[in-house]
Amino acid sequence: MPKNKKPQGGRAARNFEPRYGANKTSFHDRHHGASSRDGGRDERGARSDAGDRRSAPAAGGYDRRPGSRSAGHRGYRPAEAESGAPKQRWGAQERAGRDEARSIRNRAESGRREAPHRRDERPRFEGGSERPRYNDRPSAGRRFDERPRRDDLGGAERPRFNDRGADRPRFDRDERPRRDDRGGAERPRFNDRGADRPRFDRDERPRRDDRGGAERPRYNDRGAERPRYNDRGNDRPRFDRDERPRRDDRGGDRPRYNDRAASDRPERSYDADRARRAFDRDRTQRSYDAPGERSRPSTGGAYRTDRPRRDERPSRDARPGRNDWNAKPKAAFEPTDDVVHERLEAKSVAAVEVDGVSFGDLGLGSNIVETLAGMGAATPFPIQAASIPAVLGGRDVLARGRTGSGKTIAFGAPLVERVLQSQAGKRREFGRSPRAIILAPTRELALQIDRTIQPIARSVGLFTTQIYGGVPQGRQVGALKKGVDIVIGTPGRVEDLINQGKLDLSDCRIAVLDEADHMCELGFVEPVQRILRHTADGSQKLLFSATLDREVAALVDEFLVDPAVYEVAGEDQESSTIEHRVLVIEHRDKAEILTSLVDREGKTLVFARTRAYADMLAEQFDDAGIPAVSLHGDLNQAKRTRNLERLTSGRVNVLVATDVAARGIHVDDIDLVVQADAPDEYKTYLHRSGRTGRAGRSGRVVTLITRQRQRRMTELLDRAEIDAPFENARIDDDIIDEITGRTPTAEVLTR
DNA sequence: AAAAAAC
Repeated sequence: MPKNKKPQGGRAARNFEPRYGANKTSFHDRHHGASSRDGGRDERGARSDAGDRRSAPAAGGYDRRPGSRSAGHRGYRPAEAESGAPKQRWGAQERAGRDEARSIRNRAESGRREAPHRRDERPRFEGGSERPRYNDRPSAGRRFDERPRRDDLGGAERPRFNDRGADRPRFDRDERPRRDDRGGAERPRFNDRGADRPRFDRDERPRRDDRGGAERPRYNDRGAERPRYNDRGNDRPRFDRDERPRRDDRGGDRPRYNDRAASDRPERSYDADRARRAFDRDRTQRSYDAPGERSRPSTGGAYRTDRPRRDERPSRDARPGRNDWNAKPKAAFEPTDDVVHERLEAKSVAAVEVDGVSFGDLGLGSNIVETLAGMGAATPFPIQAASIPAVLGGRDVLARGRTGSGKTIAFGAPLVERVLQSQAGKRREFGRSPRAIILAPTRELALQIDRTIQPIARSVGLFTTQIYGGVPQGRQVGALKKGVDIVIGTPGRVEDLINQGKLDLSDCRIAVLDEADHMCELGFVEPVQRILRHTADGSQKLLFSATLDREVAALVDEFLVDPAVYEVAGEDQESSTIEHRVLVIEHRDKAEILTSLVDREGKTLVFARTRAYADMLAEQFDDAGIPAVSLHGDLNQAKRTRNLERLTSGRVNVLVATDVAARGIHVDDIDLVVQADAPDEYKTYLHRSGRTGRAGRSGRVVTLITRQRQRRMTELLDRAEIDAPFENARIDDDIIDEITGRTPTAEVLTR
């Protein structure tokens, strides 16, 4: 099954590593004679040259040398690598030809996965074939079936997305070729609206006023007509700290998250009578409780008849804005960085109602039920029990279930069942177009969803494929050509393939948005809308998120008909398994406190606000002897996947990530989440902290802030409905040991 | 000023 990644692949690949060491040696021998390299490089040198490039501890012997990790590693110190051998690895002559050779090689190699070792130190390939033979290359963390097939390498001439010159190792800052040497220099980078804008070379960047603001838009500023990110409406004044009334003054006009009528509202009740009022409340323009007589499957498109057609509906101006569903007066001082949307009203499902219900009772077929059991899902979680029958019934569904509550299966299993039913009696044709699509905000999440759904789909003979960016598209297109039933992907590549005519969604009857509220944020929502418009008329839509609120209104408005809205009852902090704390620290202590926080036994996920800081922290932890990797959008996809896998597999215990890892990513037993930078949005807080305490396990979240941020943090926690103690902390404080579990007091805290 | 998503 070359078209899909299998989790086992990684393990299999790792198992080959010892054998690889032998291969590598023979490779070296083959080429040694032709090498003009210093003849003093003996067998051991060659082996460490190869082995050090991999991080596998099992690889040949180098791990016995303390202090030397791998040459590709930030903590690597060459002095310890070779006894007495000169550091110089390239003769002057070789270096002269190196750059030229490299650019040729880059063009040839950029279509396939990046070789794990640094190009400029790699044993020379120039003499022989341009690339090592299959199985001859170092295979750190590589899954064989993930590698593009040979015939897919046609795309080789084209540099990979997000890959700014394959020869630029991210961490080897010192060895990075100067900018002008990089072959890729003339190609503008993604997200770079000015080819001449280097990322790191701050000093070389023209001063702000020199840049001629007129022709080059500022970051995130795409012209006046386009609202700024997070700024929904030009009429809304910008957040002005000074003008903002004190917190206690605000209560009246701005509802808290989860608060439908501020303080005068009675405790939220989950009575059945409220349940059905889902979307129609206070909103007369469109009624979602119109009789659900949409007969979608048979009369594709007919569902639009039970709602006013676009031109019959009140004009845009007459309707409340997208964020004004309930026509609540907007507070003039609302911070622009954390818009609080109304929470959707939903029918809630209590855990007790679900007791004793099986997946089979909910309407799933026996193959699927068995597969779920094999995956460890023996009985349905509440959110699954609620949404599975609704999805099987063909309804549009909005579902909110907190992080780690089993949302993927909640939409995945019934989706497979439904696709299966729609195919019943038909043969699987070659080249059939997909019947269902699942969209996720990040590639890692798309991959993870596929890992969950693929086994379910395969158990009934259906095929899935991932369509996401950062990797060559050849294999994805190949899979689509053969015929795929369920597509799982990220918006960019999906839309790209649609536009190229390589992905046809016209037969796609089910569309799922995972992390739906995030997918509705500015910048994300437009491609998502365009993609959804390509699906079959009247296709069923499923929107899932842990923080599902009215931010999804734009999509609901256009695409959903009489949706069923579900949430799980009693999902408050008391029932949560996550313990939250805020450490108020001095800024100068931050680095050291962070290091001591991650210096512990269990898996720790650290969130940083920027990519650069994430890297910096990972490096800092490494230097302190705590193996750490980073995960953010500046890494190429191979490294992203690999670094996440290193945490999953337990090869490292510390991952420093940007918010790319905030949502959806499931890694077993992360028991501490550290927020090196506090999030700006309460939703981000909820999602980040949701990386721990999954499926009922316990977890802790520690957020570091400075004194100045206390008030903002209080407000944020308020919106997230989380109570967390604020504690002053200094370096070597007992509190830190308490959190990391280094002292017996920790037992008291874990209860 | 920041993350993410295409080639």
